[in-house]
Amino acid sequence: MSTTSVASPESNDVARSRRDEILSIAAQQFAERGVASTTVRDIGSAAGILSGSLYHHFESKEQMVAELLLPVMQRQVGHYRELADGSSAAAETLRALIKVAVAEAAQTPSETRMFRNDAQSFSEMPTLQPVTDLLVEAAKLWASVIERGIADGEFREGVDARLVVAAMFDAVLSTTRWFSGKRPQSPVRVGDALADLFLGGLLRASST
Amino acid sequence: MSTTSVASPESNDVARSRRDEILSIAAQQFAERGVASTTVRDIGSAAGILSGSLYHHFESKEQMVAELLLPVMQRQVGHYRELADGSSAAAETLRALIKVAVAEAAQTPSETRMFRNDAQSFSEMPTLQPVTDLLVEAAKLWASVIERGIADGEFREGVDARLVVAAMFDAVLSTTRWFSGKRPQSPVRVGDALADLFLGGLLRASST
Amino acid sequence: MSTTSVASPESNDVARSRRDEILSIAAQQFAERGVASTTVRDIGSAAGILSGSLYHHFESKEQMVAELLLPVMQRQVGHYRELADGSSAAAETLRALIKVAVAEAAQTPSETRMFRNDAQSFSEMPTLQPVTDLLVEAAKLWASVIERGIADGEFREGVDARLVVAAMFDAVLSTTRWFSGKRPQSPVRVGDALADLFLGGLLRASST
Amino acid sequence: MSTTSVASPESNDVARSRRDEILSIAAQQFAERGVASTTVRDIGSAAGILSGSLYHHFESKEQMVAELLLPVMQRQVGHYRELADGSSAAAETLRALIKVAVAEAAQTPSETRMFRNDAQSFSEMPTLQPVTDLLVEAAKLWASVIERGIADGEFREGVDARLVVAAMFDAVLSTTRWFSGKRPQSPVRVGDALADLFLGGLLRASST
DNA sequence: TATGAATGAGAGTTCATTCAT
DNA sequence: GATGAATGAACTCTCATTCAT
Repeated sequence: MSTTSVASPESNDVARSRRDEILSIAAQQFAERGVASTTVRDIGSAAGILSGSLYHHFESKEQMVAELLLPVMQRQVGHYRELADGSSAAAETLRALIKVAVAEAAQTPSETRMFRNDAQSFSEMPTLQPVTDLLVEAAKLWASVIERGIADGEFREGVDARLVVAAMFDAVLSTTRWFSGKRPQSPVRVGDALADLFLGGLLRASST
Repeated sequence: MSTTSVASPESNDVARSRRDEILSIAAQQFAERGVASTTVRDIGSAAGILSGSLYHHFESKEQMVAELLLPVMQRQVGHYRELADGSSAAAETLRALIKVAVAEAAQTPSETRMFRNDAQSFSEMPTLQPVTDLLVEAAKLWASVIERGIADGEFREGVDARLVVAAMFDAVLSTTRWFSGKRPQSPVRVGDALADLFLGGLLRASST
Repeated sequence: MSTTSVASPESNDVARSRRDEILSIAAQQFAERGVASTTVRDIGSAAGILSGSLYHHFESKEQMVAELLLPVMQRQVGHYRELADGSSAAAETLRALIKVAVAEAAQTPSETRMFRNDAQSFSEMPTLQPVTDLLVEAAKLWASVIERGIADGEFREGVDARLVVAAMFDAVLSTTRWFSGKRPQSPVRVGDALADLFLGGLLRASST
Repeated sequence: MSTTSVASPESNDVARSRRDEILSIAAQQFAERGVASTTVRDIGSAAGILSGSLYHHFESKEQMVAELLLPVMQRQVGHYRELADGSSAAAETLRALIKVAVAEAAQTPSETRMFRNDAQSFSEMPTLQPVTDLLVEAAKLWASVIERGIADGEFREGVDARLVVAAMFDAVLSTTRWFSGKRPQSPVRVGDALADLFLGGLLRASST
């Protein structure tokens, strides 16, 4: 049941099933109000349906969340694995990681906001264990790249890899705010700006 | 139980009232589960009291939140104003901002986690308007410092001040995780690490 | 259970909806215990339902009250307007007013008891403003008839119209007690008796 | 305990005890909001005291009600007994009953409003049984006078004594509204107006 | 597929009352 | 006499979920 449907926004070609449609509507609601504060009534009425009818499509509210987040996270970790396994220099790899992460955030803004705001409560939703596992793996992959950079002498010594990864993740998860609103920015530029910031810092290559 | 929790910054040594004690217990619960998911019954039983009895001390759950967050934010913005008004170089000022923010986060970890996780829902709590206003002011103060740095040629050109501030805020609000747990880290070191990261980046000044 | 209760005047024979059924059950409870003292649990269990399920049909307890009283009052004021606008002699008109009021009271005994007992608290229920407005209009219509009677020399001079109207309203609202119990009386007779009393008084007309 | 304190407003001479003071404050609250809707907190804060402190003076909220209403009703029934036992003509007696009832209502407006609005709920307050008994006796005394008047040929035949008594009581209990406000009226005049109305009716005696 | 009625647990809050100080 | 903290029950209302139709 969970494998047949993929609600991610990129399935845009032709026959988006009603199920997927509902799922993406739910994602928006979850993103706006938070998972806990979004009621099935909210979702139902946004989808033009009664809340009880949602249960013909999904087993539970929690399952909707899982079904939204798992594929997104799977794809992301897939990218990270490939990049982290590559042989490029650490700085180059890290820049690629940041850019792909921002690109994914831009493509799945609702899910990204859910990660940002609701990850804390995932531990209380057993169904989300696989998602949490992937989140942990993602963090490890990023950290390994940074540690490699330090070992290679590419990055400064004394850098705390875990702290840096946390800062980067937080930053990436918050980029969704730049992709909508009055002056939406290009994901590519935001990704570059973030990579520049974390790699080179604010200061001029003072080196002057 | 009462001596280990320090939540309201203004509480001086002498006679921590029962009220303050309950408040700091509530802060912990809010931090752990999120404001919306923390029930007054949770707070009551953590305080060894019936939920109804909370209303002897507080008018509502929302008021507890406001009473927790407002003084914390007020003090923080107070610091930011002073620093932003100073005449130091932008980089130096920014470093000071980051360090004081991290120090405050370390001193009020529960409230900081509430800011991190629940700020999204503040708009639905009318009582929290003043808090939201202060948050906005804080962001503006930080941004002004960055803009000054760019204008002065201290910081790289092309930097998006708002994006950078958002990244910094996110990073600061997430530092609480380092101050507890198995290997608690020193707020000073974490502050320095963060300042180094955002000012100098990961790369070796190698630029050499 | 459903066939014995007739509360909402507009209910015609065919398909009394569950909603109307619940409403008339609520009316009975409100009449017996007073609105404030009737709990939604009372209503629910009288209707063979859980209290929470009431909210599938109604937005709030207050809305139930409004939905009960407004149509009753609207119909009554409709009658009063017609009668007051008529060209009959004041005494005749007043007799008609009293009789129709008593007839309505007999048809909607629960709602009438609610008016008698709970009108005082209507001011605290914003939803009931329209009902209150109609009550005021009703009193004015009755008073205008009495004033006309005085002006025409039909009624005694020196009569305080407002005081008399208040007495009549009180009397009418209390007639419900005669329509049930061991020896239920005919609304027509009660209406006549009341009209006789207020128009002719207790004394034998002859007495002079 | 109940015999030592008399809270009725006429005890104005010198040392109104705190107890009596509180009692009369409670009476006002009860009159304004109804007994059920008046909280002990309301009473306390109107008396400048904490709600818990009320229990140093009274055993319960219900006891306060009883202590307010019983003496008022006792005195009233005392008057009614005397008048009903007298040898005056029925009409004269009835006029006296109405006038004394209105006078009492004017002297104890809060208690009178309580009778008007809360009598329905007395059955649920065991302590008020004596009050209810007196109410019943009062009604019987009035009815006996009316029946005598009919028997004597003084009053119209066919009059329903109980219905008339009910109408009179309702009217009397509602007179409190005329004794306060912008243009307070004299109790004597209101009593006369009511007696005129019920004895002579609205129509000109001339009608012949 | 959807509706509409209902469940049952639990939410925040209120309130009469108690009692140590 | 009064305070202030607490109780315990009850309140209105919400919500995820179920199920006959």
